[in-house]
Amino acid sequence: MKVQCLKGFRDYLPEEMLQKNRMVRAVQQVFECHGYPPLMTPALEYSEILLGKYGVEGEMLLYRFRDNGDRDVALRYDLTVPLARVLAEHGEITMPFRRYQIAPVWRAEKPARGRFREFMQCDVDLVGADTAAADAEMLVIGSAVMKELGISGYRIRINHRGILAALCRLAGLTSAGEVEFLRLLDKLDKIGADAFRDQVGQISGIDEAGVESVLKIVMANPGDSRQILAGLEDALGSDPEAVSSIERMSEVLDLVEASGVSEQCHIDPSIARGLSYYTGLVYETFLDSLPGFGSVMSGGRYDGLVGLLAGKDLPAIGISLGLDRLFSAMKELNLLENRSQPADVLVVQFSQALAPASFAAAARLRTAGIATVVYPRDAKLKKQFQFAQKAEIPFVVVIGEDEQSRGTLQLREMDKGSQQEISIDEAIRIIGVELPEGNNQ
RNA sequence: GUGGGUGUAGCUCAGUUGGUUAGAGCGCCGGCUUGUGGUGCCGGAGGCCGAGGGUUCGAGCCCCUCUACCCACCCCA
Repeated sequence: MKVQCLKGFRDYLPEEMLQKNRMVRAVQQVFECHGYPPLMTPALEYSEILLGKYGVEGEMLLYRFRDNGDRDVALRYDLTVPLARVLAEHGEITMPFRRYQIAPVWRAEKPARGRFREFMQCDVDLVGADTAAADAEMLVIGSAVMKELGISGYRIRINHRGILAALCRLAGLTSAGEVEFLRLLDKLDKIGADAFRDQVGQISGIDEAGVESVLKIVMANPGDSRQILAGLEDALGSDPEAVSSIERMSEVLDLVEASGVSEQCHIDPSIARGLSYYTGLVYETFLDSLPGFGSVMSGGRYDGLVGLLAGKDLPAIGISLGLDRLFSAMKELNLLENRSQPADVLVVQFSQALAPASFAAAARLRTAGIATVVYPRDAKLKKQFQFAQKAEIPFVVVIGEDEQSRGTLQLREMDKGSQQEISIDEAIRIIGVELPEGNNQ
């Protein structure tokens, strides 16, 4: 037997888990700060719930099997379709409905850098409002999450399905070649205009003059979202769907600007999205320093999805942060705080006879809310101090015979190298003052 | 899934045209005496050389298969 973790899956060792938990807490805090309560759904769904929602490529990536009761089940592929199922199943839910969910999803893809078969998604969705306010709220939350995570070098690229549909029409396409056309459009900045012309030219029914018009629109890069919208208006002004999409994006920009987060939000008509359920605004987020990592946070409006399960449509929009991918990116960029364990204080065990004194002190410290570990053996003090140093525990408490008889303890601050003999109450006070905000795990 | 690359100690890697008991740095453990970390010095443990098969008197090194990882394509979070 070869002992190894399943391909595409990964272990998070304690130090990494500490870092990942910090990210989860930050995301959760931002979501709740925007008025979103949590939702939890099972990892498994009936296959028929998930089938027909992700397009043919997505469907092939489902982990699907028969359970012990011979039910046809699948691991959830995202958090959006399970949300739609909940909405369809629970008629008592009132609109507008907000929820967030931070949970793993599974896709049987070929693993690569920043891409796993099991990964944590952080989703917020707002159901029941097809408005610019709802659209903008997603971008506001997305920006807030990135800020809270300490990431500044990124851009959210925003488009609208209506623009994409209009571009397809401009290129002479009906529904037939659309998927292929949009895929190439999405790759345009990677492959370049010539390769685009070349490959798009193979789609049957394509209009070459139309393709040039599309290129002109998409390649025009004024750098400013308002100017891009103006350009789209000029070029697609005769297409009613495009006009209303442009108007919507313009309203969204108003609100994003009013929220003070327009810096990283950019209209980009070349952004397409793979999942087939999107109907309106769509967006993807790329890190400036790691563009090859792919999108770390994306989503869009999906006004038709709930209807597939509920029988009647409900407008909805959401955004999803790929936490594991972002974790990998931040690790590569050295943006994660390194701390191998959560204790702020090590209480040494001076001798076996003095272990009760150490335990008593530790109990007092913990009652005061200070994360504390006691060294598990009466090893040499040198060894115990080395442990504290390696584990980056900022304080060490020593209680030997002398301290015990005087009712005091030695409090050593590791990075300063300073030490003082004081009472436990004084120690609690000092540790409370010295510890940086949020250091407690 | 397709193409290319790489698997040698916990980690990063050396290892000469195939030739005896496979190396380094870092890390780990112990020591440099008795109540205190970071540096230094000394010592130690730890490898079926990714797995299986083949060629050869002889394979870490050559060939085949498998597997894992990395890069590109593809797609995405």
